[in-house]
Amino acid sequence: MQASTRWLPCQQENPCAYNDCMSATHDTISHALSRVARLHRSAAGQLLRRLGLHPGQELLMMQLWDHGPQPQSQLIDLLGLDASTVTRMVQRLEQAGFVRRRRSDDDRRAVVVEPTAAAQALQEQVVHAWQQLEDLTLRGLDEPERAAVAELLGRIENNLSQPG
Amino acid sequence: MQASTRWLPCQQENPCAYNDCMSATHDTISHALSRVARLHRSAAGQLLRRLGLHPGQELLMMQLWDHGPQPQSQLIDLLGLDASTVTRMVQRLEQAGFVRRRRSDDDRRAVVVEPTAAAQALQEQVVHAWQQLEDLTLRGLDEPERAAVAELLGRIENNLSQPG
DNA sequence: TCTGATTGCTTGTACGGCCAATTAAATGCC
DNA sequence: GGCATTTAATTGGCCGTACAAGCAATCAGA
Repeated sequence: MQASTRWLPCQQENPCAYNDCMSATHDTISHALSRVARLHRSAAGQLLRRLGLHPGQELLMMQLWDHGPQPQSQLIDLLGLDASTVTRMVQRLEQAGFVRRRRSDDDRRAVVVEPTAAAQALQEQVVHAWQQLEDLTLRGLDEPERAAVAELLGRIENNLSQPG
Repeated sequence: MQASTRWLPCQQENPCAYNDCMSATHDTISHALSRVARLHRSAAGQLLRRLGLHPGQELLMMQLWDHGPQPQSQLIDLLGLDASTVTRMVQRLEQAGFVRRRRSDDDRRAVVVEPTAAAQALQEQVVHAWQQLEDLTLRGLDEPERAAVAELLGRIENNLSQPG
C-alpha cells in the first residue's frame, strides 16, 4: 500500500466542485465495516485456498461438522443464506467431494446433506486455518477488548437481524 | 426467524459423532464478523435497490463524489479492490449512466472516470440511504460505544491490512 | 376428499469479487 | 536509440450471493 498522490484534483473549471477537504460522504462505521469485512474475507480466502475451499464454504462445512447430516432447509436457516445460494454451494461441494446429497425419506422434497470422509480429513485443517484467521484479526487486542468486540458485534448483528 | 428444531441429530449408528454440545468450530469473532458483514451488506442492498445501485457500487460513487474525476488506478487504490473488479464495475456504472470514461491525455493507458449529471442527482439520495444504514446498524449504541466500535474496527482493519 | 396455500428446492440471470493471462503504453537502463 | 521492466486496463473463468420464477411434494381447510 503506497501513497497515491499522483493525481491531484481541482484542475477544472470549477475548482471546488468536489469535496476534498470535507467529504460529504464522511467516514462512517458502515464504511469501516465494509472494508474490514472485505479484508477479513480476503484473508480467509488465502488461508482456505490451499485446502481447496472458497470463502463461505467453510461456514457451511462447519455446520455439517457441528450438527451432522441435515436437510438443506436447516442449513439455509442456520447460515442465513438464500436457498438458491445454498443449493449451488452444496452442488459445488459435492462436486469437490466434500458432501453427499440424498433425498429424505420423511419428506421427498427435502435433500439431506452429509459430510464425506474427505470432509472429515479436512475438518482439522479448517479449524486450524480459522484459528489463524482469528489470531490475525485480533492481534494486539487484549481479552477485555476482544470481549468488547464480541459484545458490540453481537448487538449490531441483533440490530441488523430485525427489520428496519 | 422461527426455531428450527424439526431435525434432531444423533439418530445414527454412532450417536456422538457430531459435536452438538461442544462445537469444535466454536463461535468466534470471525464468525460474528462474517454474519454481521452479510447482514450489513444485505441491508445496504435493500436501501440502494430503489436507487438503481448494487451494494459496492455506492462506495465507488462516493469516491468520485469526494475526489472528482480520477483514473481507475486511483479508484483501485482507494477502494482496495482488484483491478478487474473495478473495470467491470465501472463498465456497468457507465451502462447505467452514472459515470463516463475517457482515456487520459497524460497517460494513454489510463482511463479517467467521472460522475455524470445523473450521478450528481443520485448523491443526495445515497448519502441519505447511507445515513439510514448507519442508524439501523448502530441503533441502541450510545456515543462512547460507537466510538469504541470505530476504534476497535480500526485496529482490526489495521491488523488485516498488513501481511500475516 | 379435493383444492388452495405453503414448503423445499432448482434454475436463470445478474452483480461483486478474486486470480491468471494478455495487451498496450510508459519508464528506466544501457 | 533500443530493449527489459513496470504499470494500466481488459478479458476469461470461477465462486458467493441475491432475486425472480417455477416445479413438485406436503399440508390444511372446506
